[in-house]
Amino acid sequence: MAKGGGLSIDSDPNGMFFPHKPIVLNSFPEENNHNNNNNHKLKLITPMDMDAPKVNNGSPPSTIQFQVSLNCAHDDQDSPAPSDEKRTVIDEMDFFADEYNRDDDHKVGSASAEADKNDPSAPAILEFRVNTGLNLLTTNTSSDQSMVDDGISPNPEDKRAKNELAVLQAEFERLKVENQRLRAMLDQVTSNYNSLQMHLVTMSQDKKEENMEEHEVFDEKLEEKKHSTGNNGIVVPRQFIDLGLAVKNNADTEDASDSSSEGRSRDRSGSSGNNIEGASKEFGMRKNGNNEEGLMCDQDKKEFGRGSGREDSPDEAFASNKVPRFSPPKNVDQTEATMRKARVSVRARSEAPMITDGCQWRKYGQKMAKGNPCPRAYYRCTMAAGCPVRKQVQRCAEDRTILITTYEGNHNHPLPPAAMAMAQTTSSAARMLLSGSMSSSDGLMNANFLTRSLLPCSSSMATISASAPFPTVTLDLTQSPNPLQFPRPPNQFQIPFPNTPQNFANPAASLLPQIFGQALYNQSKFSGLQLSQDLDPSQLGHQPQQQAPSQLADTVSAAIAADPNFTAAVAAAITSIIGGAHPNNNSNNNPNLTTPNNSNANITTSDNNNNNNGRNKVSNSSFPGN
DNA sequence: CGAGTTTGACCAGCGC
DNA sequence: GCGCTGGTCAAACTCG
Repeated sequence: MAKGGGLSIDSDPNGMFFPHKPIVLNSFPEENNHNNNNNHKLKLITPMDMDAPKVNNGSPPSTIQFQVSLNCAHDDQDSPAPSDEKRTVIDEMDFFADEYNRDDDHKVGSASAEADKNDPSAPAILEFRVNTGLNLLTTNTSSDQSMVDDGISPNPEDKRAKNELAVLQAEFERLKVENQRLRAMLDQVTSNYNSLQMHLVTMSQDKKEENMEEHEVFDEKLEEKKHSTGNNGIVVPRQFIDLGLAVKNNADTEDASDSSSEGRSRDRSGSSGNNIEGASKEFGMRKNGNNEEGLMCDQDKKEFGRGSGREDSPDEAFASNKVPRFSPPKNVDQTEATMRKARVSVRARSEAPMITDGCQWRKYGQKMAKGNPCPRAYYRCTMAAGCPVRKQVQRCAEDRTILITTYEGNHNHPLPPAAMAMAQTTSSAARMLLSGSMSSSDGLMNANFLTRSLLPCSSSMATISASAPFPTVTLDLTQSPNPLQFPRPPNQFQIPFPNTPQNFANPAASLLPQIFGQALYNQSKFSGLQLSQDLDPSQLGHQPQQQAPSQLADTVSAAIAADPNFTAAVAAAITSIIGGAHPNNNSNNNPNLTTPNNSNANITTSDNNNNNNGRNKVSNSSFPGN
């Protein structure tokens, strides 16, 4: 642009203009310019400079060639070398001097009037016409320079181009301001969230201490009860991470009888032998240590409450989740069965046999599944005896670098933070799905509706699993640049993530499920869906500190609903924050722009999140894809 | 020896 | 009823 003028706008690497730099139109080569080739530069001048003689009696306005650039930290090395021809001074002005900023009359647009007083010939040359629509005194002044129609070139095309430029830059300014505002907003949300989380941790620790005190009493009562009844039907609130689903409890004791009557001895090594005994022990354990995470599922509490007098173990509770067990004998309606079987599937690029999700898993089976040359491995959680959570791991048939992990069931034990991240995410997703399913007439909600509710930025990829009997939420962490590249089952609900779960180990990535969870909650509120208050961030809303973020979230939700573009902006901003929280995570800042194919780097199978201790090699080799 | 994996067998649901 | 399929069991095995 600035044909003949060489006007350039320097910006910092972030694309930000340097504001408040005095603009000087000086066509004279700088005599003392030894270190750069830019002879016509904007230089910092003081108001005193305005008194210096500035005469331009040389070239007619239409032929004056001048080169302007912001004299920023770095020189414009790309500027053409100055010609030897002696340039004449057009004028020098400090638009930023106080005298020009005092009132509207001294805006850039009227600056020429001042110059006109001294040089009658100047008006034709320096008659600036600014039509940016911006408040030039309060916005980025430097950028305004480029919006100045200096009137030097009578060429209407030049003028038009400059006007367009001015308009574009005005728009850019507006967007920049908007962006900054959004950033500030999101920063506030993030900080509020962090403070809230800190508060939550503090409260949890306090509660833990309380529970430690109560535990002694509890143990005494437990002993009493054991002796008096021989049964350990103790109702103890416990703290589970509920993957969502389920376990609504069939509260009936028939459950236990039914399980046992199946004749299949599900008691396996250690976990059971005697479910009663194991269950009671677990209760005690839960009572003791589970408040660390500060999250508790009411549903699980109910389940636990129902457990009073029950003889089934948590394992059986899980078994009760199986569809077959709900079917005919129990008269449980299909909806409930569906709920209990809801699953959360996570797609992530990884060449490791299993993603690190913070839990300990034991493989208990492997099968060849139809339609996929890669075997499906079955794991169950071994972080606590009888934990009913299981997962299936299978490579995607279309792209074997994609690992599909499907979670099912509810953790009945406290989880380490790393596991909490995934558990929260999957729980929120599952609950969202189930809530939506329940609220829809046909049991399966409108895919678009759910998609928008969950994560607006994923609208193009979301589908809901309609494959009976298990509704499935798919969290897509692969973020393929081309969603069509790897065709997926047409009836799965997918939520793109900017990161892979392997990255949950790092703080930035750990924000993902939190943000996601919050998004789920907020969006659910917005969409009228109802999340269970068991686990979801909604519980945080009870904290006073949450008030502001909650309101803000509502605002954001409303804005999202109103403006799809805003959706994209917010998504980008969130992604930016996520990326910014982890300096090393540069390549994954924008889920829409990058493919976080960082599958290997962050995957470990020997850390404390995975007890495989290298034994995965067998499983590893079991995958044809490996 | 304990913990975890492998793998063939078993079971149940579902569709024809 | 039969076959297919998904899910699970458990004995045998591996590994540290």
